Amino acid sequence: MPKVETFDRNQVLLKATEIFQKKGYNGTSMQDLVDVTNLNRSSIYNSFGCKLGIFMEVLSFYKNDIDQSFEKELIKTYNTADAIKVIFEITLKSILEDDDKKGCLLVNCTSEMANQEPIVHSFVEKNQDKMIAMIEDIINKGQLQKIFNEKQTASQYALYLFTSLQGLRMTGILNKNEEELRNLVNNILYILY
Amino acid sequence: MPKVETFDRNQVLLKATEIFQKKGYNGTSMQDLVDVTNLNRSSIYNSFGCKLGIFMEVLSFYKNDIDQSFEKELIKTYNTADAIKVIFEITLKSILEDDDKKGCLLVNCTSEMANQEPIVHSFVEKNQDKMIAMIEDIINKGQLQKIFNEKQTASQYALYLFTSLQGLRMTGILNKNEEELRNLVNNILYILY
DNA sequence: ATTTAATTGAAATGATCATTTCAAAATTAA
DNA sequence: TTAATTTTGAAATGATCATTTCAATTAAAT
Repeated sequence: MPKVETFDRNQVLLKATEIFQKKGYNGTSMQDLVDVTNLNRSSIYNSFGCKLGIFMEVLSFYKNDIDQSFEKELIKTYNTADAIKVIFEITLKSILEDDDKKGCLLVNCTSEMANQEPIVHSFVEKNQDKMIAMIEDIINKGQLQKIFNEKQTASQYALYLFTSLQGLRMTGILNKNEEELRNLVNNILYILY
Repeated sequence: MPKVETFDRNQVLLKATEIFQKKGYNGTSMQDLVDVTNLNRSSIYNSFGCKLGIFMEVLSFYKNDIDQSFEKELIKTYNTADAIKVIFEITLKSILEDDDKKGCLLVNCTSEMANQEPIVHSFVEKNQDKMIAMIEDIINKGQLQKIFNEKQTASQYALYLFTSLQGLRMTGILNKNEEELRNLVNNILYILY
């Protein structure tokens, strides 16, 4: 019976994520992927189909990674104010660790490919909707608890915060000044109280 | 004596801008540029040097266009509150007109190339600094006139507003709902009053 | 041990990439 | 008109692109 997949799929996806995040989709060649994954060219095609195939798996992998880190930190939070802060804290940490200015893969591919590849378009659109819905839930709870004001609906605040997160990721590509970025986050959250 | 340049350089740069904005730097080929500019391949190399050469001219062209539309609208404004609103209004208009979800060339190339091409890195960095300085000037005047509060320095508000602009451009790629985006802008500006 | 089917390596495919080359055509000042 | 010089067209360059091919190798199940 068949030989089974020997390589560590997660390890391969991690390496592929790094190179796609660094060079972008169009800037990354199959040769780049062969080099960084230490996988045979045939094995890549065998396991992922085509370049867009491995990219879509990378997108899911990257998104799951973010979801997990959110989940892990959010269950530790005692109130909704902390929950929102944690989301920005994770983003800030990710920015400060991003030494080679790669930026966020989801933001990058939204700007590079959303208008070119329908499958990427629907992926990032769905992902954005989920993210906004998650924030809206938190705001909703916070408003019920009178922690956040009700001048705007939870939905409106969610769009505002999601937009701020994307802005933060863009600004954070070139600006790694922690003090400035922390103050920026405080200013973003000011409207909620 | 020499034959002079016959083609309309601005027209060529406009066409080149459109294709770079739509497909990105790595997604645009010299053949694409030949096709959209109706210029000979040799003429492109003769006039712009190389692909990165024409791209850098496109960046300047695009940036000048934005600067001019800002200048044109800003001289009409009577107070600093309007000045800030005008900046967001121009951005909003640009988003709503962007039917094919190209996004902003400066945002796109920050995410695609700032970490790969030093010359692009320094261009967008300088451009960001100037934009933030311009916003800071407006905030400064507004604070002196007691139109904006002084809970944060003009510099801190400028970074916040610039980040919000970038976030708005990212959100505006997939979300073209004018009502939602207008409310979003109002929320962004809330902190100033 | 033999069968079975996937993995692997390495080479080949043919398209497309950015860039160069160069002779012919075009244009302008003298 | 002639001389000067650039634009133009079209082909060639050689590298790199994504993808395919296929024989050899590998590993599990019988």
